[in-house]
Amino acid sequence: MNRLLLKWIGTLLILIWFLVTLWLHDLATVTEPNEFTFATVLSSCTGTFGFELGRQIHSLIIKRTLDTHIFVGSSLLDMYAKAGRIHEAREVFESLLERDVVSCTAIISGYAQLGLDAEALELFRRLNLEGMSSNYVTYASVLTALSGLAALDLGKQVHNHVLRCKLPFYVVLQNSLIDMYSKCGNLIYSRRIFDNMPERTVISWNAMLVGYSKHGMGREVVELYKLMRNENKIKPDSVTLLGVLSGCSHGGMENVGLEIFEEMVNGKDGVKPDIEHYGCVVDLLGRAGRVEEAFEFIKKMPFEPTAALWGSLLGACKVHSNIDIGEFVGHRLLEIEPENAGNYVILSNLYASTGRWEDVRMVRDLMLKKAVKKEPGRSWIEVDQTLHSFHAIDRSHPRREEVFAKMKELSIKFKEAGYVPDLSCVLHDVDEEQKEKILLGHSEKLALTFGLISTSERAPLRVIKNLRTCVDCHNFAKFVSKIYMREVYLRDKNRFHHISMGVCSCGDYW
DNA sequence: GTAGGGTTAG
Repeated sequence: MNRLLLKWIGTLLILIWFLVTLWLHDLATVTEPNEFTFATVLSSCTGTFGFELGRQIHSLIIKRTLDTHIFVGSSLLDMYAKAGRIHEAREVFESLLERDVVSCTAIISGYAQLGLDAEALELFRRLNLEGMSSNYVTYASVLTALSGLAALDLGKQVHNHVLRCKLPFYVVLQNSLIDMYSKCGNLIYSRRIFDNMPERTVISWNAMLVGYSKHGMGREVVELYKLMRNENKIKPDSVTLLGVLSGCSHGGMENVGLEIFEEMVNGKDGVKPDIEHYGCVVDLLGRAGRVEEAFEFIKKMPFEPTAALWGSLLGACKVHSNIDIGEFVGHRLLEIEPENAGNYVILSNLYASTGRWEDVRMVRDLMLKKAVKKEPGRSWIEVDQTLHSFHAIDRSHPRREEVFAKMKELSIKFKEAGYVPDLSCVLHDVDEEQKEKILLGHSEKLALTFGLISTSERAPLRVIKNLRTCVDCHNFAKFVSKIYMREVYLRDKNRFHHISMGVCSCGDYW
């Protein structure tokens, strides 16, 4: 309710401001608003309502044939990109009569911010060939795309390049480099950059804290946060506390996390907790096995629980096999977020783990009835600066025959060492043998296997998955690390799993 | 960021 009100007020303010700007320009020039006026106004058209306004302005611009001006063009395409209308943004970009570094950066960052990282990278390459120039903003956007792809080698290339060019606003680039290295699984590099920064912003601290958090390094998160408080130069913000709290949760520091939250409530950190911080507490309690407490906590919160928040409690119910609360929460989730396939999967797995096969079938039927589409699972691995992407039961990779042959070998070898396929990870109604086949075809297993046959012995394997990884693949990765003496870095949708000698940094809770 | 593009986010 409040949010809606705020949105309306925001739109109203933009409108008023637009009119005032027009009026002021009329006074100043005694003629019409010029292209700069439109550019300024367009850049404030964000959010749903802003987008509608932006579209109105677009048609106004077309009527006045002002859209040929580069400033208007870049703000226009940025407005579309920020509204998630990347095709419209691209259309505007392609129709520009001239291009400069800002308009090129705007379209690249548009793709990157929507998570279309491969498209962003490809466009950057193409525009480079066509002779575009780049500056620090361009590289920051490219680094965002590389972080998303976990393209470590390419990221290093960009790093070398920006060092050679001695670009201005290096702190911004260093922030993106910290983030890039951490998302590519190389925290040592992140920390090295962080330690050598002559100056830091709150984003530098946040990027480093979030890096530790995603890697499950709770102690480092708390230590770094203490350092930040002791230095007392940069004030923590809402993102800082999110990083710290989720870091405590991922890193097994439940009690420290709860203390810090308590301090937030008492106003010590100068950041008031909002719904997402409450979400972290649910996660903290859930992880510690305090599922009932987490449930009570949600009931007493000063916020309406979001789907993400229920989802986190459902995850805890699954791990700690709390069927009573899990069932309640699961059905609640299916009500408020019926389109999210993940919810059906976790609820079904919860039923499966307690042997309630009738209910498993019920959930699966519900899923079919509502025609919920599961985002196809995809994993990739970087070998020799090339990203190799795999879909489940992939038949498209040029070395697929080798991959499948190796997979068969691994399956036999791992079973001898104690690997038991977790068939509850398969939702399809097929026989056991078929289930095992589906399970072995999971994309992260294909990527891991490809990594094993295409990298040198003992080289670490860095695999990225677009969804949350399943219990069985997690287990499979443990066997890879143990039997082949490989460090495995598995980055899933939420966080990192650093698996070494059969033990994962996540402590099997994710 | 000086009329347009940027870095952190359960």
